[in-house]
Parts: sequence; C-alpha cells; structure tokens
Amino acid sequence: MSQSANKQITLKEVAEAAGVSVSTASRALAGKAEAYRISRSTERSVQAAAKRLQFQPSLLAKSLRSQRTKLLGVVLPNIANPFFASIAREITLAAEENEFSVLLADSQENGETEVHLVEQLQARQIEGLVVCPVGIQNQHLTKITRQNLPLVLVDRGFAHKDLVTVTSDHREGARVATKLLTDQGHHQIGVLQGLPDTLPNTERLRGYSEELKRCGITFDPTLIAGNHFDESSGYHAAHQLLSAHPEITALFAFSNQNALGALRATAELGRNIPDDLSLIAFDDHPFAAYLAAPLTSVCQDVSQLGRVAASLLMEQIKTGKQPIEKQHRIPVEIINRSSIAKFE
Amino acid sequence: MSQSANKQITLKEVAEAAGVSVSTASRALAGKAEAYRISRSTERSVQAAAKRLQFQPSLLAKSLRSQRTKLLGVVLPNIANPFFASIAREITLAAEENEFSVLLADSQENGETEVHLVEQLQARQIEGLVVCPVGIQNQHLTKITRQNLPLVLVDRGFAHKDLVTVTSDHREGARVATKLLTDQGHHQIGVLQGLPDTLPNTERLRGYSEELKRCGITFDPTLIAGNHFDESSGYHAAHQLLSAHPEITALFAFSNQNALGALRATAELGRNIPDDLSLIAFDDHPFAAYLAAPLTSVCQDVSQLGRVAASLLMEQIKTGKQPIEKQHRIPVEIINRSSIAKFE
DNA sequence: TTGAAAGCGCTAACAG
DNA sequence: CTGTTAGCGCTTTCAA
Repeated sequence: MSQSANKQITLKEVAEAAGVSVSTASRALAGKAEAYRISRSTERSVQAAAKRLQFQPSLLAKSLRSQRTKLLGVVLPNIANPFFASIAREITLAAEENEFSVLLADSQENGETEVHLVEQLQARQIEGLVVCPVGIQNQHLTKITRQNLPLVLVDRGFAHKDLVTVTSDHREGARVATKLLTDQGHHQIGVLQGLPDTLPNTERLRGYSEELKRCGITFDPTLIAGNHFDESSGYHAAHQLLSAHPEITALFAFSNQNALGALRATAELGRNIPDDLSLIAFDDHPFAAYLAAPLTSVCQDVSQLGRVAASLLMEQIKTGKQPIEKQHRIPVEIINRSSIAKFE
Repeated sequence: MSQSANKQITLKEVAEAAGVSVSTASRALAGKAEAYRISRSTERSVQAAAKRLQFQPSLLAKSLRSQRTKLLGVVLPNIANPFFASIAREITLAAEENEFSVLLADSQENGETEVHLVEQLQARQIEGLVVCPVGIQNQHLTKITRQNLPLVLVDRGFAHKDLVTVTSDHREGARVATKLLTDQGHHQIGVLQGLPDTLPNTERLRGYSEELKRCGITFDPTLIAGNHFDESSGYHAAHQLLSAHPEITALFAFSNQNALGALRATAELGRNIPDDLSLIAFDDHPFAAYLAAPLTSVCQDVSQLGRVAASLLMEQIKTGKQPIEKQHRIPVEIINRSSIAKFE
C-alpha cells in the first residue's frame, strides 16, 4: 500500500521531451530566450513540454547553484500569543510580496532552544533573520551580525545598541499610563510586571518610576510583582500585591495577559473595578471594550512593529548594508476607557 | 561599507584543514567512523577542524543529495488569528521535535494565493503539508495527494472524503449550543454565520437546524446572516437581523469574532445581554469570562486540533502510508457562563 | 583505513 | 541559435 512519492519532473526530462539540451530548456524557461536569441519555435516547444509535464523547478537545486535561498527565518518565543502571531504575519506577508518564504520557529521562551533554532536556520542558508530574543544573552546574535547575515530584533532587545532593533516606545507608554493614574489621585500603584530584565519590562519600569518621581511619589520596589507576561504571573502577582499592600488603589499590568490574571484575582477577592481598584494595562485587546469594566490600555501598534521589522530586513537583504539607524521606536497609543476611577 | 556576507565554511575546507579527503571528513562527521573503520586519530582531527572552523553543514546540499528536506509546509488563511496561530504553533513544536523545519505561509483567505503558495512550497520539496483551505475548490489539493505528498487538512475540509482532515465536531457543538437556547425557551434564534459553504459553517448550520427540528421549530433561513468569521461580519449581521426580526430573542455567533461584532452592535442598539437578548458563541476566549455578560461558548480544543494534524502528518511521512481513518473529529466543550437568560 | 569520482537539479561560462 | 561542461556542497558507491 505504501507508494513511493511521485518523482518530481526535472529539467532534464523537459529538455528531452522538447528535444533540446538542458541549457536551452533552462534558458527558455528562465525567460532568457531573447537574450540568448533562442528561436520562437524551440522556446514554445520547451514551454509546452514544461507545461505538459507540469514541471516545477527545484528551488533546492536553484538555491544551491545560485547561493540564494529566498528564505527568511523567524524565531519567536510563542507563536500562539496573538502579539507574536501578528508579527509573524506581517513578516510573512512582506516575504510573500518579495517571493521569499518564511521558516518559522518557536523558541518556547527558552534560550537554549533559541540558539539551537537559529543555528538550524543558518544551516538552511536563510538570507535574513528576525528574532524576538528570549533572554538577556546575545552572543549568538551578535555573531550573526558579524557574519553579515541580516538580522532584526523585534519587541525585545539588548543594551548592545548595535543590533538592529524595532520595539515600541515602552518607556513613554508606561510614563503616560502612570500619569493617567496619578492624575486621578492614585499614589499607591502596584505593578504587575512581565519577564524581568527584558527590554520592554525594564523600560516600562523606568517610565513608571520616572512619572512617580515627577509627582514626588517615592518609588517602592515592593509594589512590583510578577515574573512573566502571562496570565498566571498576573494572577499571582495581583494576589500577592493586594494582600501585602491593602493601600494599593491602582494596578498597572504590563501585558493584557497580566491584566487577565488581575481580573481573575480581583474577581476572587471581590474587588470591583474601577470602584474599588483602578486598572490599566499594556497591550490593547479586541474584547477590552466589552469587559465588565472596559479596560483602559496602552495599545502597541503590533502590525507596524512587524512591518517595520520586515522592511528593515528586506532592505538589508537588498542592499547588503545595515541601516544607519539601529534603534527603531514605534509610538504607542492610549485607549481611554473606564477602568480608572478618581481616588481622593 | 557594504560587506559581502561571510562565506559559509564548507566540508572541503574542513577536510583540507584536517588533511584528509572530503569523503573521510563527511564520514567522520556523520558518525560513521565505526562503520568505515576510520582511525580514532583522523576522526578526532576532523572533528577538531570542524569545531575550530565552526563548520555548519549546508542542509541545502544535504537535501539535494538525499532528496529529503525535513521541511514541512503550513498554509493558513490568517496567521494573526489566534485560532490559526495555535494550530501553527502545535505543528511547529511537533516539527521541531522531529528535527523538521516549518515553512509558514498566509493565504489571506484568498484561493488563488493559496494555490500559488502551495506550488511554491512544493517547489521547495517539502515532505509534508498542512492546509486550512480557503475555498470550496480542492483540485490542487487532491492533486497533491495523488502525487503522494503527505497532506493534512485542518479545520476546514471538503465533501471529498478521501483527504485526511482533522476538524472539530461542529455539528454536535452547534446542536448542543442551540439546545441550550431552546431549553431556555428561545424559539427565534438568529445565526451570525461565518464563511458560507466552508465545512465548519455548513456543519454548524446543520447542527442548529437539526436541533430546531427536534424541538418542532421550523427553520427560517432569513434568521441566518453574515458571510465571514470576522468581527465586521458579526457586526453587520447582528444589526441586520435585529432590525429585520424584532422577534429574535437569542443570537448564535459562529465565531468569537462574530460574537465581538454582535457585542458592538447590541451596545449600539442598547440591547442588554442577557436580559434583552441571549448570546452564545462558537469558540471560547480567555477574556470571555470577564465580559460585561460572561459569554457562554462552545470551546474548540484548538491545540488538540493542531497536535492531531501534526501527528497525522508525521506519521504519513514516516511510514509513507496514508492513515486508514481519513476523517478526524475533535470533541468540543460547552462553557456555561451567563450570557443566556430564560425566555418565557 | 582512506580517496577519487559520480551525481542530486540547476545555471552560466565558454564554445561553437 | 544551441550544446558541452563545470560546479554549487554534500553523500555514497567503487576502488584501492
């Protein structure tokens, strides 16, 4: 019952069917009939044979020969996360426009896996790479740049400012979000943070503390809790903060998943938003408007993030040069709904 | 300033560095030293040279030679949709486990694009393909099966029952959802449908009408509206239905995006859920529990969908045989919340 | 125990 | 206008 996979038609067979040599067949099909002054008749017979046999040239062989694979690599921490899925999509669409294909890999938020996947992609001779790096270590990525393989980091990045990076303006977003809270009289603001030491988290913390400082509120590190951008972290952090600090009047969640966890925790605690507790979140969400307490949020332009990353990458591939500007910031937007109440 | 990309180290260079022939180098690195009785010393010197030069064998050349690419193709209508993103993720993880890589493509719900992408993937000599087909036309897919390229359809499928397909039990899900409504006394149930003539939509309609029949309610086709699984379709369909049929007491949305549109429409219309209108939706959502009216929904096991598709595919690749069972149904689960009220 | 050579499918330089 | 040939980087006979 096991049938061998149907052999692919090769150029050689097309050539034979058309009664010409492989080179002629190759040229005719590559649209170089003009340049090589191939007769109309042979050109047509080659095309006919190719069509008849349903010839599909092997991109594998083409790539080996030309040393150009038209392959892009994308490594993300979790493809199922809509945030990363949107980024993946934009890159894929840009790739398709340029006749590139995308090799997508999921590092599962694991640094070693990331290193392994990047190597694997390199072995496939990708022409460009987009990574949202998992960790704080980046040797394997600087190495890539040294090897002149076009690389763009997205969302997360490093202190190492030479790597091309596109990410949101986390600091400004967090600053404005915090201001929204302080403007309403909130002084005890708990933070549900994400993965510590990642660029987005660090910068958001910075924006938060800067705004506090501006208001003359002293920064209290015990008001920060959480260790991931996921629901579970938000849930536990909210519980912890709310029980240890009854004086907290507002929560700032660093992702919509964190906010989701906060929602679950506050529901359990019987705290009502916004009456008993104000809430603001990084990342908007389609459903945010229809929640029991329509969620005020800091909206990242995820598609734009992906598009900029993609164009930065394609540009590098086309020109062979790195962009002059390495650091790219995408502005965020505040969506004002009603999860924040005045505190007096 | 433009620097040429760093040439990859080839086996030849490793061989030279180790002072052996390419064949020996190849064998030593392939772990075939034993089989070929290569001396410990040469084996080690080859390995040392490879390591020193950071040799990464070209999978391109390997694939061309072995006619095995270890490449999977995945074509989905919209990667940014969390539903498809989850499927993509499961396939990717399964692939990574088996040392395969995944070529991901986005058909943008466009049949022609899908055909083109599938061809492109085939040209890259993928060893297996997962598609969520956009349309009702399937010639290009049956052709693939005829060519003995392992293929698995996911979510959507065709009447053509020979294609390996894994999808949810839409009919049963819709039947139970409808029963939830009829049990509460709802007889005028509007349907916010998705893309007509797709398998999920057709089967859901069937489950819906079967349940109505069982209750002795006559099926009214004018109670069906919508043409896509997206927010916009849900929004317009809800408006249309609610204005044309004031007698409607409940809405059945065929996707969570459709439900989102319904939420927007009902908010505009000032209809309160569940008091003025009951709502149930296909597809659960993390935020569903925290909506103003916690949404009762039919939850598909998306990860399972992806996992089954992946394992069906890997199995075909490994054995070279098609599975005996072509049609695979994943059970759905009803999540009872409070968007349905009794109607008397 | 190792090397030379062929060949996977394709393109391009060179030769008519 | 077209064919012959070499070679992309690798594995695997075949030969020693």
